[in-house]
Amino acid sequence: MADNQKKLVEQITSMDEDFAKWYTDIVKKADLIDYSSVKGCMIIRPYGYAIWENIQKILDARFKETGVENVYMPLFIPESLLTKEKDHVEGFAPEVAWITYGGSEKLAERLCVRPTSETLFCEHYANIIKSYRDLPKVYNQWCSVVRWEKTTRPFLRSREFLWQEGHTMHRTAKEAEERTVQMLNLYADFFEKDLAIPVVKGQKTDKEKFAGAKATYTVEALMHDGKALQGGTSHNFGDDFAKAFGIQFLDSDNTLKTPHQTSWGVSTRIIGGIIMTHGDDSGLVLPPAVAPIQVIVIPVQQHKAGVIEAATAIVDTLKENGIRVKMDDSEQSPGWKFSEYEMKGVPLRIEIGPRDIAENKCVIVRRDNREKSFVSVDELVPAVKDGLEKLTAALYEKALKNREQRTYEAEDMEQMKEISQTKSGYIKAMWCGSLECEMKLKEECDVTSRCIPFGVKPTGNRCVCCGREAKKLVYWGKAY
RNA sequence: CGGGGUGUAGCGCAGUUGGUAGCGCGCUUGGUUUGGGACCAAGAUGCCGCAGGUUCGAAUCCUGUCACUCCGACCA
Repeated sequence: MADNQKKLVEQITSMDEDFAKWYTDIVKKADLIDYSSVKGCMIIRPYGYAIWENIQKILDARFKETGVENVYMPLFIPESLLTKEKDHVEGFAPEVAWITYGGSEKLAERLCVRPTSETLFCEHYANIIKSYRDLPKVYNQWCSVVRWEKTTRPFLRSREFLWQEGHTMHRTAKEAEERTVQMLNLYADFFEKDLAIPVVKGQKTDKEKFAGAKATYTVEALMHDGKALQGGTSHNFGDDFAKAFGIQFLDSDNTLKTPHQTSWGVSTRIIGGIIMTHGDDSGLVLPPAVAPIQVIVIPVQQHKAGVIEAATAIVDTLKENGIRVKMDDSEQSPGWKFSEYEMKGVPLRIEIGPRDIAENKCVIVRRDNREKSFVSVDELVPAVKDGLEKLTAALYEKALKNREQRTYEAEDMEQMKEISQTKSGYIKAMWCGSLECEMKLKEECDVTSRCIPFGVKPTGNRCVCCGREAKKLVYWGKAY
């Protein structure tokens, strides 16, 4: 036992000792990724990709319920197109990758590899939107984008990453705003119900908002170590892009009008969020909704008569009931398998051996707390479904508790400095709305504004920084 | 982009004053095992990150370069 414990400890770094190291250990040891020979680009391995596929499946279905249609836009954007909207190009220019040669011939105009596709969608929309009857357009694409980041980390910041980007055009400003909020709420619901990650919904300050957007809404999650992660964003562009790209439609009153635009997206970064929210010192812990394997069945003393048959029967029963289940009847020892699937974050484990078979039972073990329950094979399906639900709820509660314990309040700069230096988490503080104060907080307290939360009551009426009148409450913190 | 660390077998590492590479785990084969990372025996695996240079001789010294990683700066 002592030796086993030792080996377990050697497997990965303790998360409270070195969270960054723990994280990189997990992504490798749980077989999520491998590094490639190009800096900042990662190979997403089958187990990691399967998580993304599940995320896609759930989100895509939810999108389509709201009228979203999927499309595919080109990978390349001509420079002249990228530079049409001033704020946008200024925001992205420093991190775009350029194509300058086609074969051995130098291109007349260089092409950038899309860092995001607003400009491509706009060009296309200009061609297909003529009448109010062509609106709204609610398109989305699943693709990869490239941003030439200097510092990279698996899932959290890579040079190429997978995401979805929705781009919509609306007849009125009101309708665009409604869509922006609708998608924000959709993301929030997905995070909380499916990923078991509590989020703060709110608006980004001007400094933090998307390049070219009028307003950026965000769902913010707090990681185990108290650093914030932006989970998903929904932007209202107003009609600035539409004007820059000359998109106009003839309205029912026979006047030419400019449509209003939104965009919204989540990326493979949320896999990083899942790891850092739910993981522990034994490895990954996956929320059942996106876990590639929800139940791992481990036969014990599998060479003995009837064991494999009993395990196979369990697998078949669960499969018939829509559970993603796998049996591991490899030659490894049971103990090895226990550790392996804990590392991979499989929510439930079922052990079945001669002792259980004699009593028509099996053992169900929960990944999060290792709680064992002995269940009659006849009650297996409800027990597994119940176990998965309870685990999801427990993950959510644990993450929420972490966030609550790590949410602080500051009234003045002294408190702000004290908290930011000694704690890690959200700091609630009032803000006057000036860029100067935002910059000063960054400079002196090393915190940035995460969001102006919706539905959270003000903690005072004076700016934490300058002391002037303040109406906005801001969550401040350090972000990934 | 600045500062630190690391590149040697699939993984983790050792390699002394320069003399042509080793350990543990894993892998293969056979056998015994199996309820928390089993054991015995026999094997296989190396462009010492890459490119130059110094030298009779380089994993080792020098220069450059690439990648990973951490801390900043920048950035969704």
